Amino acid sequence: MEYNFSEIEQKWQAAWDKANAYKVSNESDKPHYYVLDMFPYPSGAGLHVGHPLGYIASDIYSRYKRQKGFNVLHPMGFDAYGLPAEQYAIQTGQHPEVTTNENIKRYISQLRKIGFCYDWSREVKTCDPKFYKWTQWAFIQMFNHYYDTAAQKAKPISELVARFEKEDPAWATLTEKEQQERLMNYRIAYLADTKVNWCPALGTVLANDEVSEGLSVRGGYPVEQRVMRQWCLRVSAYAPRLLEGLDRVDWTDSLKDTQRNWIGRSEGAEMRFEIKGQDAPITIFTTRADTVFGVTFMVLAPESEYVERLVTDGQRDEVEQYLAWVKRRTERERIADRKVTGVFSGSYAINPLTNNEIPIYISDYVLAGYGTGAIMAVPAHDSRDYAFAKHFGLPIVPLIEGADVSEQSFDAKEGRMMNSGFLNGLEVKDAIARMKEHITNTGIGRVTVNYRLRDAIFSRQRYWGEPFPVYYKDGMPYTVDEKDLPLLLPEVRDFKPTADGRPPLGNADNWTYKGYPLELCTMPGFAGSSAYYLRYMDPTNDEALVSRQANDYWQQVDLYLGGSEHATGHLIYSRFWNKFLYDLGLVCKDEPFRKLINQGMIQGRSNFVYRYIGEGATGNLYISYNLINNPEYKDKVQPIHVNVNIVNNDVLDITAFRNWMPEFKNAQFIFADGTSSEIEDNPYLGAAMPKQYICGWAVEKMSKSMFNVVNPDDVIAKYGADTLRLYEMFLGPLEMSKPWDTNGIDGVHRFLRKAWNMYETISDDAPTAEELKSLHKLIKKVTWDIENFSFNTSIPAFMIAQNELYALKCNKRAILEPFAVLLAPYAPHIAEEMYHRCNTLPFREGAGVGSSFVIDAPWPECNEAYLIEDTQKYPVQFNGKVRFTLECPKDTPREEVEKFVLAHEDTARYLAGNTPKKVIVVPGRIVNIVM
RNA sequence: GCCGCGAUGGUGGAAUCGGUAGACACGAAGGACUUAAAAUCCUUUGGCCCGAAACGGCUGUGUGGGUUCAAGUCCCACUCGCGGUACCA
Repeated sequence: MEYNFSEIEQKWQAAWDKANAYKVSNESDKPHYYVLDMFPYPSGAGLHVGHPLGYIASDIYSRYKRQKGFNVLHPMGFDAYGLPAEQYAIQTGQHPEVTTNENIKRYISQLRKIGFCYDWSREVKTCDPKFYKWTQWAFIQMFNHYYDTAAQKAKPISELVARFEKEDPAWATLTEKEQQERLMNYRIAYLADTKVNWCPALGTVLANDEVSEGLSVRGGYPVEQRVMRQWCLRVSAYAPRLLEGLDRVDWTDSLKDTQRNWIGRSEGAEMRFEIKGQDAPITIFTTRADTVFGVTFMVLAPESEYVERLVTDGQRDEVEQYLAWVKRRTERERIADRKVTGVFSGSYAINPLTNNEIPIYISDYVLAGYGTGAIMAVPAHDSRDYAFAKHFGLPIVPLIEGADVSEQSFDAKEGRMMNSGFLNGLEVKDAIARMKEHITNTGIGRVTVNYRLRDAIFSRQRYWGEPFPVYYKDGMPYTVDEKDLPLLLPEVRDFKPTADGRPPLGNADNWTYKGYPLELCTMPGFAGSSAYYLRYMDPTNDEALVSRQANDYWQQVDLYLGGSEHATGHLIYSRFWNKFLYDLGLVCKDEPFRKLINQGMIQGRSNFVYRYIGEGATGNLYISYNLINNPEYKDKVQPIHVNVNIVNNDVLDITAFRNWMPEFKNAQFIFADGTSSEIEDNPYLGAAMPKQYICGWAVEKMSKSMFNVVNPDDVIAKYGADTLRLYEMFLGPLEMSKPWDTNGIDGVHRFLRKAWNMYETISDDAPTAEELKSLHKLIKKVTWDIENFSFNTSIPAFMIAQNELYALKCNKRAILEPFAVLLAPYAPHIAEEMYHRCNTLPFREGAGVGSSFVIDAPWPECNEAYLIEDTQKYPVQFNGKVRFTLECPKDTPREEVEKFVLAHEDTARYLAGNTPKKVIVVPGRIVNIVM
């Protein structure tokens, strides 16, 4: 019986569709479970084999949960706004919506072929007005709320207005514009002049997580700092809760650590330093209050508000020159070139403890956005201050006994204090506490907590995004009435910025509301992805983002799968967004994702041919990989990427290679055997037998330019979706990054084919103990694997069980039916067909095990585990005194065990001194002692 | 620099609670079937040594120490690789 995978897969995919097997209802008596994949951005290149890794894992888990009797929500959608579609639009004039929809169509067809159990009736896409209505709606709520830090909760801005009216007599005297300006300092979505990452090549600002090493994450273009008036979200207000919430979610420690670092809580103190000759002090933030006695100068960020006040006339020219130079530098230059720069302001501060006059400098190593934008410098115990002090010849006062600061600073927070007045002799930790007490009591400062996390910049000067529901009157923003949502993205004549440099929406006709101009920026990519998981719960609701009823049923995402690259972007923003909605009483859980797993990235595995470039090279000769280190070729070959799709198990298809590109048309080879003749005479037939050219390989990023992109459609055409699914899991642990290496796929395919052959004729005979043992081992293993997301180790377990059953020639329904049920989450199509072959019941479309929706075949329980734990107890005497009970495999001869114990005197003596509860023995070695 | 993760045969990887390291698969070698090839099946496959035989010995999980009757697994120090982050005071 032939394993015709494409016939089987098409048959069942059609049957599941027809039966609506994966449609999920919000009304069910079953327990609920919500499994979510991070939805993809539909790029023009389509899916490659790396994308479905996480989807397959979540699909296995979803199917398993269904079989276990859960009502499982497992949806899919598209993060449809994004830069590539817009860049493409600028180049071609093609509307991004058109390309996006084409790409989505292609993605869906690719995903369907893999046999996922998504409820497609719940599909969302972020560029759909029915969807972005709720993105705009949430923005309006953020505009109309402020964060009450005392209550640690978002509250309506009207409450703040009422408080101002009541408590501040000046409020009533303000004009409306002045009132609005004041409220802007409190709104959760607010407009502000902020230093932003401006990317000239993309013509837009970017959030901190969209920039890496001074380059844009998308495209890798240089980014510079600019001050612009932008929409921002007050994410920083939620920093304490974002941090605290991490203790209540089931995420990996590494991801939690990444978020904790990004949020960057640090406990310290704010201190005031008086300025010589001025009334007002300046405030700094420090985590090392213990080092105040070593403060020998102070430094301001170039953008600090203090700069203007502290620059003396004598220094003004020099300072202005420096500020202009800092402003010109790009972010990239600043990172690349870390030399010490700075300028003296002319003013002096007074060290509050030593009463020394200390100079105040301005330098770009101090950041305006963190703390107060000003620092006290302790060169002896901070490497940055140290470098600065050395450069400008400033005094360095060591404060910790034994610290040698002649060559470098001593940054560690350990040791005993000296040169520090009342702190002398204290350990650093105690000194910090003591000094905090001191500054609080004397009023020099106060204990505070600082966060690194900054507000999210929410404006993008682009076309392809959600329009802000905002119009401007008298220069102040007002939100569009909720009844007028969604505010549709307008058509534009040109996707590029306007001639006078305004964002692309400036090209739209009548972009006004009630006669007032509308906002020209659009929202960033993370806007639409911040609450999409809620929309799946209730995707067609026109009255609300999600009804409270639907939210109460599904609660939150139970299992979220996606890449760790979203740790400091999407996963922060959506937690913030969710907490905001929670404050408004719209959702019942303040954390959106209960358990989160990061699947690793699938890297490419590139193949190379080696062009001979030594003496007499024609440029047409290629050396087999196994020969390139031979003396005659060593260092005389040049590796060239070759399309992995014309290489099989590292053996090049030379005909395909010659046809691949014109430059290889006349390629000649030195084959693995060291000769150049392409055929070997066949002694039997005299027929042509092609010889082997071996390619080299390397692990690289999967990309077009490396010719190492493998398309899942091709794999499915060759091996079927079930093989693809199994193989992706077989490749290695889910969380680990690994290269896509097709070399092992035959083994997995062979397993399915062999398994398939067991189902040719089904017998009703009672299973033997041996057969049951195989099955029970498998049940135990696969259950453990799925519940622990250890999918890769299930495939070998299936192979072992299958080999055992194959050897026993087992064709019994009692074994093969549960086997199919176990296999169904991994390989649903073949399992469905296997299951129906076992089943004598009348065939019902879509009602089987692969659909795992109508539970005809519940997950098998393993009640006869004794068949696996096949052990026996032996009483053993040692020296006639100490008596043990040893547990060992049933077939271990008694003499063997006793001989063993006596032969291991150390162990025996150990056992004599400790009385173990249980000792498990195998011939030759003790394997387990339970105390 | 800091934080996190990892290192096991020719390759991908297994060993789930400290208990027979190398499961399973690929590749390779040999064999059966075949006019031949493909497909399929069987055998061998970490290294070294002894041997007529082995259910024989030694060695072995990046390096060096340690804890333990027992360490791939725990502890300390280090090397290399990967990911994140970076003047965060």
